[in-house]
Amino acid sequence: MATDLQEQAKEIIRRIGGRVTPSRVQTLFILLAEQRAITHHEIETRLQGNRKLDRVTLYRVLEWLSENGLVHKTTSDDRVWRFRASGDMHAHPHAHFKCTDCNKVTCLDEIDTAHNWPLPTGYHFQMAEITVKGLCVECA
Amino acid sequence: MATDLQEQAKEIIRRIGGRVTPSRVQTLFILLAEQRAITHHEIETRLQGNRKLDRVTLYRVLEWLSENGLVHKTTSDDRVWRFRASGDMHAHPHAHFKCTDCNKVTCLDEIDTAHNWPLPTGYHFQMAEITVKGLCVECA
DNA sequence: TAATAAACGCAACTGTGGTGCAATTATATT
DNA sequence: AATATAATTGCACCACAGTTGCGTTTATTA
Repeated sequence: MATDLQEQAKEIIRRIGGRVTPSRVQTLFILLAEQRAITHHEIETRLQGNRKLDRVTLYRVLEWLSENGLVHKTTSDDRVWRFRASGDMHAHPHAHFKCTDCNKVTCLDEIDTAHNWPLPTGYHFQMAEITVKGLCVECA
Repeated sequence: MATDLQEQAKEIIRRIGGRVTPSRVQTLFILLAEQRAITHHEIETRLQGNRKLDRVTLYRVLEWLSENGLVHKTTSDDRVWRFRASGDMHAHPHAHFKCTDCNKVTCLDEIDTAHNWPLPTGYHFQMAEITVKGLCVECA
C-alpha cells in the first residue's frame, strides 16, 4: 500500500544518515512505486499540485539519491537521464530495454553487463551500458 | 595520402546522387581520415581557418551523411552524438568503447550487437546499443 | 548561361541540466 | 519547547547540444 512505501522511503533515507525532507521522501516514494526507469520530467508530472517542487531541487534530490546508491542513473540515445530505485533485484548491473514507439524504459535483469568483454590488448574493463531497442508488449 | 581521401570523399558523395559541396567533402574527409567516432565539436576544431563552416551547417551535413548511411551516429553517457565514417569493416552493427579518462570512443568490431537478446514475451527486438567503458591503452 | 532546387549562414529557439546565493527548514542542543 | 546550525530549498540565471525559420548563395541541369 501507498503509505507503506512512504514510510519505507523515509526509513531508507534515515538509515544512511540523510535529512528526511519532503522532497526526498516524495521523490523516492515515486521511484519505489514505479517499477521502471523514469525521467526527471516523468517524476515532475507525478509531483503536481501541492506536492510540486522546484525543477532544480528535483535534479539535486535525484543526484543525492544517486550518489548515495538509492537510485540508479542511466542514459539513452535521447540524452535524458533515467532513474530507478535500486532494490535487491537490481543490485547487479543489468541491461535496459527502450521501446522505440512509446519511449518507455524497462530493466532487463536477465542480461548481465558485468561479464568480461573482449577488448583490445592494453584496454581495461570497467563497466558496460547496454540498451536494447525495439517494441514493448503494448506497442508491438 | 590526404588528397586521395579528399577525392574519395567526393566520389562517395557523388555516387549516392548528393550535391558535392565543400562542407560535405571536408566533413566526410575528416571522418574518413579519423579512425574513430568523433563529436560535432571535434570536427569543428578540425575545420579551423579558411575551411571553417557554420555550426548549424555542420549539424545538417552530419545529419545528411548519417541519413545516407555514410557515417554512423552513436550516443554516450555525456549526451553527445559521435560520428564515424562507415567503411566496409563497419557494415555490421557493433559495440563501442569509451575511455572514462580521455573520453575517446573507439569501435569494438569484435562485439556484435545484432544477436538476439532474451526479451520478455511479447517484446520485439530491433537493435542494441552497447557502450563498454574503462581505460584505453594510453590512459591505463 | 540561365533556371531551380538544394544547401548555406545567421539569428533566435528548445530542452536538459547546472551554479550562485539568499531564504527556509530538519535536526541537534540547550 | 525554543534556539542554533548546517543542510536543503527556490529563484534567477547560465551552459551546452542540438534545432527551426528564413532569406541568401550555389551546385547542378537544361
